[in-house]
Amino acid sequence: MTVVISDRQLEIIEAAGKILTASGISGLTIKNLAKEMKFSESAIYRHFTSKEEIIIALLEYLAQSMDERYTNAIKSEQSPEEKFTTLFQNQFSFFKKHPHFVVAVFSDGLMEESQRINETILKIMGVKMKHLMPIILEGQQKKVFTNSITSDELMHIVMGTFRLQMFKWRVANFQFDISRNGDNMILALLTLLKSK
Amino acid sequence: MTVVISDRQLEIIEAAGKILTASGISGLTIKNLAKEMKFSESAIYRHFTSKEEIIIALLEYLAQSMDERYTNAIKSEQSPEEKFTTLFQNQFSFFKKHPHFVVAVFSDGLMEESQRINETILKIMGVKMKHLMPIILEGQQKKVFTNSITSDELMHIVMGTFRLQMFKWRVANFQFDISRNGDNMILALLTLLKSK
DNA sequence: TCTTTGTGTGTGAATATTCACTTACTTAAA
DNA sequence: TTTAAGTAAGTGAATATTCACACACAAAGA
Repeated sequence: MTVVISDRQLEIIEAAGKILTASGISGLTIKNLAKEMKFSESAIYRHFTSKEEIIIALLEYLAQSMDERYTNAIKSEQSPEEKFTTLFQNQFSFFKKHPHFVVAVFSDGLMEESQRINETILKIMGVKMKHLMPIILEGQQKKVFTNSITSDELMHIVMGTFRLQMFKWRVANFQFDISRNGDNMILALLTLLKSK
Repeated sequence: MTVVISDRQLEIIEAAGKILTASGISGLTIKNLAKEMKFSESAIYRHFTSKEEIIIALLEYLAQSMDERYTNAIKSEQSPEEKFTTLFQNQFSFFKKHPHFVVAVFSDGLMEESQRINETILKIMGVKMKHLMPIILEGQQKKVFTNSITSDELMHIVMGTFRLQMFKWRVANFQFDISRNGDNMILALLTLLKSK
């Protein structure tokens, strides 16, 4: 599963991320990428065959590192509430460090460009859900999360709440502290989810 | 507040919507717009000074008609739960009839293009919240909605859940019945919001 | 009742700019 | 001497916008 990537390719991916943060999808051109890398446009094509490949590499890289982070963050001895909190805090602190990925993942401008990009973005959502679902199920089983609605519905509500938080952060140009706001969101969600 | 719009301008706005549905933001070019209108590209500029103005007119038109719809739909004798349900069913059936507006409102590709477009999209979100907030407050006051979290937090969760629903619908290319899925979502949300 | 003048709405061609990508070349290290 | 990694200078296609011009129609003056 793990895709091998050269050092140079990683540099380009990071440059792409930097551009995304600064000027969004529309700013992500080969020209800007070359400028950021401090070499010519044609040099980009020594490392990637097309722009689409760059975007996909970026997204794959994100999916992979997210998966690893989640796996390492969550300890099996934790309670469902703790796992839930850990998962989100982990994600908030990750995006705080790499705000450009917010633009990448939550941008539908990107999704239009190609079917493959579309699928890769959905894959990232899938990674998150893959880690979240067992937590919700365990919580419901142990009756610390409500069983009044299905786990899928719970998942939907949680994911939607999270995504909107990211959206607001992005619209606000990353000006507020996402960790702090995120903690509030986690608390509110947990309060609501707690079994009645 | 009401912006006056000519018949021709309205036709163009509708053509723009049609294109959005069929081919998304990237398909919304003056060329395609002219083709859809069955006249030349330059003729477009007889009715709008720029492409930006067309998009803004489209969004303003949407905001306006949404506001009217909400105002008419919600009756003061209804219970908070009924109002809540009415509001969302109203919105789902609207988007079912005009799927292209989903692309317009939930597209950040669009938001990047200009600050004014950005603001107009946020304004649409604001219209929704303007009608939703009193319902939530009333529900909390009457203790049919939970008071364990703040009304702002409730609002956030509800809006996020709704937006994700729209996102999924769009990604699925409007293939499933948004009214039916929406009803489930409303029920799940209401169950969760109900006072403990 | 002609004729002039103005206006709204269309056309086709041309504009400058941007885009992703290509080709032919150089350079330097292995 | 082969090869990886860079560059300069292009390509064609697409973009929004502007230009001079044309046609239909209406009001107003002769």
